[in-house]
Amino acid sequence: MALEHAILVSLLEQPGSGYELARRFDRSIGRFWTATHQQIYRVLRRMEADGWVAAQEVPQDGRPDKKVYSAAEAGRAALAAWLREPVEPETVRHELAVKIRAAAFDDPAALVSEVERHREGHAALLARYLHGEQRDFPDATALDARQQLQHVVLRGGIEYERMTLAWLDDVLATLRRLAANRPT
Amino acid sequence: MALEHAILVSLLEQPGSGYELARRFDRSIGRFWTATHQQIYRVLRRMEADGWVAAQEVPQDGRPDKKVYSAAEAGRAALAAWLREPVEPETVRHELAVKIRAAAFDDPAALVSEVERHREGHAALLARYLHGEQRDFPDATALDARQQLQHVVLRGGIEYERMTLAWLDDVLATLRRLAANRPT
DNA sequence: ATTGCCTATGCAACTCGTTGCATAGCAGGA
DNA sequence: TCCTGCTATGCAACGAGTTGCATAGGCAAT
Repeated sequence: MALEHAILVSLLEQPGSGYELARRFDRSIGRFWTATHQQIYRVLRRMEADGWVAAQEVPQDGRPDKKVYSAAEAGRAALAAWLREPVEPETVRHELAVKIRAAAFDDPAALVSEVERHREGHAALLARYLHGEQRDFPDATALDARQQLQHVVLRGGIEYERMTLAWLDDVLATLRRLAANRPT
Repeated sequence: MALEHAILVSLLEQPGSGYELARRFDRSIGRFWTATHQQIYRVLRRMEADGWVAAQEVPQDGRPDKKVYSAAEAGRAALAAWLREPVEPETVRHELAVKIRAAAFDDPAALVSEVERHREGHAALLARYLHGEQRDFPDATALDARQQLQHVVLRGGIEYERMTLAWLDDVLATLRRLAANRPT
């Protein structure tokens, strides 16, 4: 449903092939929407059939031809219509939270290293976001509309990671406290 | 994959029928894992076949019989094994973020009411969490291990909602600033 | 009296998303 | 030289998740 729209946004920002889109979804767009190349190819074919995007074959030597897609007028209109209709609140799937509650029926100490691993991942992501912010938005007073919107989404990612790091510290303190008071 | 484990945790906390589980997933567990009754019934049947849960038919008058499930030893063991293996980082699907970036190719003002709607939803959720915290964990010094773990997960939810509210205010300010500088 | 909602389970059909594999030439390192 | 990895697309099969509908009696309100 929404993958089409994420692809449209990406193609409006910059036309590209399915492969290039897949890599963008691994990087920037993947911050708030994930997709594999399989999904992307399938949806692109459907979108082309619907006239939402236009494709142009680009022959390359030494490597396979690529189909460069760009957003068509019908796609832009579909995006505008989607913008105006309400979206449901996100459905959350937080596996780590399930594990934390599961730890009550097992040894809480067994979770510590797993939580530490997640903490490292989030710390690395925060560092990447902050670096990207420095690089792409050095002067917050000189941004056009598109950049301001990209920036506010990035700020959301940064705040999410900060919050998550603080929470994971809270979780670690709780697990360690429980492990100390439970000398198996 | 993880739905089994979420169900096991819920059944360890309290045995119940498929229907009861579905309602729990609408309430507390649904904070970090969503599931419809269809999924739950299907998975419960599989788990029963695998010996992870045991079912007992409970006849009721005036309404259909129910099957009350409880976690079996094999289920508890499977949960313990799962606790010890790493989970992948969550895959994020943030539709609102896609919309915000899409607003660059349309009228930013068209998004304001949608963002306000989301803001209200998150504010209501935060209020519910804070109320639940008051009710379930009034004295933070007198909690057993299970309650402490439930509480730390709830604190994560509270912090997430607080962060989201602050970010949505940031988004609204950005959208309004852009709308003001773009007198169509 | 009818309408609508609640308990309780389930089938069937569908879409969404993932995984494994295949092709095919080129570049770089062990 | 072989192995790995990159570009570029795609098929096939599967598993996860959603939606619509069905049954079936009870309760409460209009």
